[in-house]
Amino acid sequence: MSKTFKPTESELEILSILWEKQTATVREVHEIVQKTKDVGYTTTLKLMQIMNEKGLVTRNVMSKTHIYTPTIQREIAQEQYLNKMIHTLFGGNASQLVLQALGSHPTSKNDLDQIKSMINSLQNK
Amino acid sequence: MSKTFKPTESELEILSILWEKQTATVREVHEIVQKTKDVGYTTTLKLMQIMNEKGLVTRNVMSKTHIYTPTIQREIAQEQYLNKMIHTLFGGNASQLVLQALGSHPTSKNDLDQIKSMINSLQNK
DNA sequence: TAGTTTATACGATTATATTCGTAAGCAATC
DNA sequence: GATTGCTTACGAATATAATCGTATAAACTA
Repeated sequence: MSKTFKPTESELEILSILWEKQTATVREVHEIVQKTKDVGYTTTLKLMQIMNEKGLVTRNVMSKTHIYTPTIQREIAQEQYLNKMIHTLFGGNASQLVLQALGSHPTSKNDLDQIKSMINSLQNK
Repeated sequence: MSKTFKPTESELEILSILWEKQTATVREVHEIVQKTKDVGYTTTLKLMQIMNEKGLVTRNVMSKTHIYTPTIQREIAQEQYLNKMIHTLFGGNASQLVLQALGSHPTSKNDLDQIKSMINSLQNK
């Protein structure tokens, strides 16, 4: 079994970029990181090397410029953090979180319909 | 304006206990912390003292045994972490989070109704 | 009142995360 | 083939967080 995956702040940020792009070089990641944080290239490089050692990512070393891929499924991370958040921040009450999320984040009509049908199917069980 | 509040892991855990109990002594907090983490009493004490310095909590020092109260509203923290989570883990898509939360956490019929009516009122805007 | 328990204070240690400087290799270009 | 630019590797410094030991005082207890 995979021990509970627990990236640091910075690592999570990098993962989120990799999840988005599927695959990326250090430079590509760094370019995006730099938009919000003012750090040097080698810092990002080092972080990604560490993530590789930890098994959070793999990399293809065929070419001089390595290509990184996340090993953890975004969905796994989503579930883990969601659980934790519901527990520590919402006192275990998931619906509270749902209400808050819907209230403070604009959601398209389509998405709302989708959520409604999800609820209906839950209620018919 | 309050600078973005950013407690550490351990601090957040303590806050969540305080939110639950409204107010508590170090011993009370420690008793609960101990259920999941094996640390000494003075560690919890020290953490709460630091939180006091940082302004995350206040304490009433009238009696020998101090009584701690969180200064940050749970709701503020909820919103902040929710935003962050939606951004880094769900690529900005709030409804995805909602679906996931509903899917993996049993929710009472009443709560589901409440969510549905929230959706309806959003759609009628 | 002497001894025991229970608090806080606080320095110091240890662990963990972040950051960067510097070296070295490779490839394109002048 | 020297220079420049971009890459990885890696050690080391710095910053931050977590943990605990020890001192000290108050309050309870026999």
